Amino acid sequence: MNARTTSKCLQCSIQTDPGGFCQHLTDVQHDELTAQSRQTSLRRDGTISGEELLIWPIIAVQSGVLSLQHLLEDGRKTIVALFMQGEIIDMRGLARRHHGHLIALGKTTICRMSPVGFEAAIDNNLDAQKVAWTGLRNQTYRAMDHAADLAKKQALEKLASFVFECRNRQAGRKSTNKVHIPVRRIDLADYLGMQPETVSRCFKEMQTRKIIAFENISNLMILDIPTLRRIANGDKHTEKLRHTDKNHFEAANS
Amino acid sequence: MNARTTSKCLQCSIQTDPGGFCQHLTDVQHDELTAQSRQTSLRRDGTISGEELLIWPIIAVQSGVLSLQHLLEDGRKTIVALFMQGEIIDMRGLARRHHGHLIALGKTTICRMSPVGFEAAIDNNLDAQKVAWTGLRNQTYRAMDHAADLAKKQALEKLASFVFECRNRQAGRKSTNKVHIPVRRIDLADYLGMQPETVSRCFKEMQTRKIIAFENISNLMILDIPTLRRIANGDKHTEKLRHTDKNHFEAANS
DNA sequence: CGGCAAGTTGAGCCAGGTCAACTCCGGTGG
DNA sequence: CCACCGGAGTTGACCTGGCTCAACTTGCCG
Repeated sequence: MNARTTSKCLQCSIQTDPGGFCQHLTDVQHDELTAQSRQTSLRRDGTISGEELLIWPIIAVQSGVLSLQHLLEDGRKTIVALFMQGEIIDMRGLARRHHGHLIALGKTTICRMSPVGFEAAIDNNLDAQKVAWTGLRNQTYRAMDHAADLAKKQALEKLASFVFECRNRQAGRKSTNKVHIPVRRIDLADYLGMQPETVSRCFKEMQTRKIIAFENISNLMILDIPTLRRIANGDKHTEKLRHTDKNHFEAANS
Repeated sequence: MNARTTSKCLQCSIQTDPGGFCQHLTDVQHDELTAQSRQTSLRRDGTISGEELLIWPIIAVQSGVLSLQHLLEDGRKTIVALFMQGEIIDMRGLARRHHGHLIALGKTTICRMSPVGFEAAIDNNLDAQKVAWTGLRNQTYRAMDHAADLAKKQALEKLASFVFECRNRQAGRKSTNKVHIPVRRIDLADYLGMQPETVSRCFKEMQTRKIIAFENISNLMILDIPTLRRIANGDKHTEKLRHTDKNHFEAANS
């Protein structure tokens, strides 16, 4: 019985989800990596300390949401990035220069991978290497897209973008209208560089305009995808319109 | 005479700068990659079209500054990332889904690398592979740091951060007080998500407060590194102070 | 069922966006 | 060599989106 069928990996999403990193390892590689890895779980606000990161700089998210947070000296908090199920975070070299912290935004299970084991697996397995490379590249793109959102978009536009980001990232990639928001409003505000009050107001506006509808606090339904898309893409014209009737729009300011 | 001494690579920074990617290739690998690559130069606003990116998605910046720009539907422009000398941009997979464009911010020389050649070199050369991996990881970190700047920082703080970013990235990594700003004010504004007017005002405030001094439009000198650092890190207390005398501060609002 | 944190709503204010006028500077042609 | 031009940068005056602060509501958990 090899590690692939070992209990601690049996239900791990890195192993079972399509495209998961561990799927691409041979049994031997998987055994070796598993032997050098540790699974843990974190509750909300659980933090991975800098010292831990020096020893275990590579972390795979099995479930839940991890955030990379950045604290300004006067206490302002920013969530720089969100890491979700299946993602591998490579913090090698980051820990020493960066004043960011990995913090769980809810119950989260992670697998700390040994850098040596990870490196060994990657060096000898082109397939796994490509998966890891693509994963990292996606993180880069995501960070850049996020930067684009933050730079010039208005609050409503950022929120619309975020809804699509959640839709794209959610596990069952089915193009459904239902979107799960995996973070609290407060965290969402810190991620989008705005205030929780503003998040609330913008969500409300989208509801009033019948663009989205909330099933409950963390699950919504997109009612009008084209409009939401236009808002997310910064089409000021659309944004200035108020939905008054199914086929009748009028400029809000006139 | 192999490609390493071929004229077109002789002066290339990817080859000559310390840590440059091509240094880590064997002569044979370098020959093969060179044979499949094309050097070009761009002038300001020179754009690499989407079709070109599909064929040549991997680009090394030999000199100058390339920007990744994102256009909102109503014309607002954001510079999502800056790529400088020595960086390798891997746009594989990005071109089709992303509405971003690579645009030169001045005279820029680039080397379009064949993805096949690049991949081959990386697959068979652990050393080069690690250099590429580290480069990509740095881009990720940089994008995340940038996102942190954009999210919660005020204009003055963003600008202070940017000065340090330039200092860290500039070629001779010597910790000098002189910093070269490699982009125009307008581009700087688009990168930091603010207006050129605001950039101007904030630079002026820093000058008035004797924190920096401009030698000319694109070269400045940091006069007070600790204060600039505190501003960049979002220390509101420092920021609210006005420098009235070397040893005498007073709150601006009182 | 009480207590606390998260979320929402309202009122007022300010950092920075917007618009317009002006200056500066490098390039170009006569 | 100078006059001219156009784009970049700067300055000033004004305005607004979203931050702030405070009060209130909701919902979760013991």
